[in-house]
Amino acid sequence: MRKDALHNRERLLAAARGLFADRGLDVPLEEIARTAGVSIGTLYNRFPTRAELVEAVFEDRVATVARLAGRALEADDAWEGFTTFITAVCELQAADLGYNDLAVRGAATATDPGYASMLRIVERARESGALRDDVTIADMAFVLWGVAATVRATSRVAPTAWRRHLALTLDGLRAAAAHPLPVPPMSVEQTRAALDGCG
Amino acid sequence: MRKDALHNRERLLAAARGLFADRGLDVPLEEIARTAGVSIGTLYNRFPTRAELVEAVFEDRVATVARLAGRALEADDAWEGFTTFITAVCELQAADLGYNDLAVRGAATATDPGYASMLRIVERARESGALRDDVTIADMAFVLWGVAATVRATSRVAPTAWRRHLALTLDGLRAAAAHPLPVPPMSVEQTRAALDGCG
DNA sequence: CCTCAAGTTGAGATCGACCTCAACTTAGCT
DNA sequence: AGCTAAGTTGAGGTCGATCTCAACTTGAGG
Repeated sequence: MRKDALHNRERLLAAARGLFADRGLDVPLEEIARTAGVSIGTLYNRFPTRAELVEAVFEDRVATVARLAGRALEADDAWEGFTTFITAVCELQAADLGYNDLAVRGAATATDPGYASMLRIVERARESGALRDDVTIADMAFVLWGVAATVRATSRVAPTAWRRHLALTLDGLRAAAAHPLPVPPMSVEQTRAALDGCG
Repeated sequence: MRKDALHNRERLLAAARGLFADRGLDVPLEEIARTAGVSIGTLYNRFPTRAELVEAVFEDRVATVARLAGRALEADDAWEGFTTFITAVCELQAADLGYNDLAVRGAATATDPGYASMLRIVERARESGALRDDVTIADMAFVLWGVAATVRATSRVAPTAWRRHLALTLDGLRAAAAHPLPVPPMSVEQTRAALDGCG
């Protein structure tokens, strides 16, 4: 790859990162190219589809989430590990509307590598007795979808309101709060289908 | 209004009702006209803007919600009144993707007439001691946004999953579950801005 | 300095949705 | 039956976004 091509690639990624963060994943490609100071043709050269651009922009988040998950498992208190992990993921969502879109729409790909560690975080919190024992990892999708929706609705107007939503939600996940649930958890297939079904 | 005009109006409303319910508020107007067996020009005659069509389609929901609210206030148990009201509103959301969109995007208009009764339902549940005393009516938006997001993600794949999400959320609203919240509730202006900000 | 593969460019084709309006049709009155 | 205001029609203009490609420019090896 020629050095000017690499340079343009970086400029495009930087522009996309910024615009995605501010306005979500639906920013016009023309605008990304313009912001990067590059023609639309070049954008298509580097990233033939929007999905490839999105993937390149958010590549690093996978590692970030893995690191957060690692930290959560090291926490002394299982419940604290659980909540700080969920909170951290929500912080990522709140700081970047693009990541928020991604978490809602194409979460299957985005969360796949973190799935195993997330499972362990949930198991550990449940075994500690702090997390209610009738929830499964599939229920975490509710938390993320819910907070993501609040972030989208409030980010311009009450940028920390989602923390309140999250706190209320987490209180509902404590073992002490448990009341019988009306329907069984989603199956793995259902969760997967829901996650990439709405992209 | 001439009788054929009225007839076409009904056909358009019926078509819109069906398509909105299945696919949300963004269905192309052309498709609604086609489904109604009427030309696009006629649709624009009857409903100059999409918003007017949407309003006409969902006009009845206002009364429905008011009726549900009335029933909630008559319930012997304040907590039960509260939960059955919220559940009923979520059922409306789950049964109709268009109403779901409306609840998320233009909720300001949609919920305005029900606001007063909703306030009373919340107050009553709080005073009864069942609803935690650090939540306000503004927090109800979190519940509705959250469940709406789950409905959208799962409606095709796990159509009752939202009931589980709602149950978990309601458990977090019980007085017994209360743990300190990190940020104050949204102000009335913030809530209003958030509600019609994302339309 | 020359060459050419690699890379860039941007005008324009394409697409789907929105919206208009002049020509046509018809309900309903007398 | 005839008139007219009310209503319908759909081809076509507009708009914003996606995507292509033939002509041009440039980095880098010889």
